[in-house]
Amino acid sequence: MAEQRHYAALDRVLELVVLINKDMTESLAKDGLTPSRTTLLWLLRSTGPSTQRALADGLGVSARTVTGLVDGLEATGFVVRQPHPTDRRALLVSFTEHGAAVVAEMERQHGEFADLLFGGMPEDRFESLYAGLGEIVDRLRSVGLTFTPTEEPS
Amino acid sequence: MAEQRHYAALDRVLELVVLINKDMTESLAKDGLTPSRTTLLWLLRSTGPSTQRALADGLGVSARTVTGLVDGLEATGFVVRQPHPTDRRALLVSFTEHGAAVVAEMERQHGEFADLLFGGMPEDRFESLYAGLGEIVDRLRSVGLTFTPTEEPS
DNA sequence: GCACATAGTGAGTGTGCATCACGATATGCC
DNA sequence: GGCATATCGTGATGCACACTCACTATGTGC
Repeated sequence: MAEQRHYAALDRVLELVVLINKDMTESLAKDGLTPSRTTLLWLLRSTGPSTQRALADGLGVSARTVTGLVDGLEATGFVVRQPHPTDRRALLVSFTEHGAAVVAEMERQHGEFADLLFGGMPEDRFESLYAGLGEIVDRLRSVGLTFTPTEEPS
Repeated sequence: MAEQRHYAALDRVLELVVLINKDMTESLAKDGLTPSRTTLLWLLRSTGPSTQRALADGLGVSARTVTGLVDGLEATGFVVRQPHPTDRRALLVSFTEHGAAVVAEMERQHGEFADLLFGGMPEDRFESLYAGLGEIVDRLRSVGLTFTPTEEPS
C-alpha cells in the first residue's frame, strides 16, 4: 500500500519540522533572542527602517504585539526607535550597530545550515529533493496555506 | 554556485516548517486543542494511562508544565486523573471516551494529510523525495539534534 | 474646521513554558 | 521501626507571545 510509505514520509517531514524548530529556537536563545523578535529583525533587514505599523502588517500580528517586541529589542540593544521625519504619530524602528552585526552573523549561519543539509550531496539527488520539496510546498499552497500573513479584501 | 541552490532549498524547507506548523495549529484549534496538549494526547495514546511524571519525561518538559496541560485537558473533557493503584503520591492520566474519539479522528486526519502531500505522486518521484528527506533528517541527527527530549547522563 | 482614520500604548486575558518552594508520600538503610 | 532522602504533584511567580479594548496624539478628507 502506498499509504504506508506516505505515512512514513509524513513522519519524516514532521520530524524535520520539529528538529528545525528546536534548532533555531536554541541557537537564537544564545544571542538573547526569541523567535518572534528574530522574525521582526529579519523583516527589518529586508525593509530597512520601518514604522511599527509597517512591521505589524509585515509580520501579520497586531500593532500591540509589535510594541512589545520592539520594547524587548530596544531594551536589549538590537534596535532603536526614532521619531518619524514627517509623521509625528509614528516611530521609525532601525538597527543599532549591534543589531545589524547580529543579523549579519545570522545570515552567515543560515548559509552554514544550508551547507549542513545539502553540502556535498550528489547533483541529481539534490535536484530530485529540491523538486520534491517544491511540489509538496505547492500542494500545501493549493489548499490555501500561505506563507505571508493572510490579507483579506475588506 | 551550488550554494545558491542550497540556499533556495533551505528556504523551501523553512517554508514547509512554517506552513505545517500553521496548518496543524489551526486545525487543532478547531477541536479545542493546543499544540502542547495535543502532543500530550499523542504520547498518552502510545503509552496508555500514565503518571504525570512519566508524561513530563516523555514530553521533555517540567512536571509543573504537565500539571498545567492536564488541568486544561481535564477541564475540557479529554482526559481524567485517577489515583494510582499503588503509589498514593501519583495520579494516572487516561482518556475519556471523548478524548479517545478525538485522538482517533486526528489519526484519520493524519492519513489524509499524508495523502494531500504525497497522494498520486509518481513512484520514482516519491522515492527520491522520501530518500532525500531521510538524508537531511539524518544529517540533522548527526549534529546532535534529536527528536526525543535530550536525556543526559547524570 | 470638524469628522474620521491612523500610530502607538496601557490594561487586561489566555496559553505555554520555566523555576522555586512545599506538602504528601514512598523507600532505602541503619 | 524510624529517620534521611528521593519522588509526585501543585501553588506561586515570571517571561514570551499574541489578542482585544480603550485611549491619546496626530494626520487627512470633505
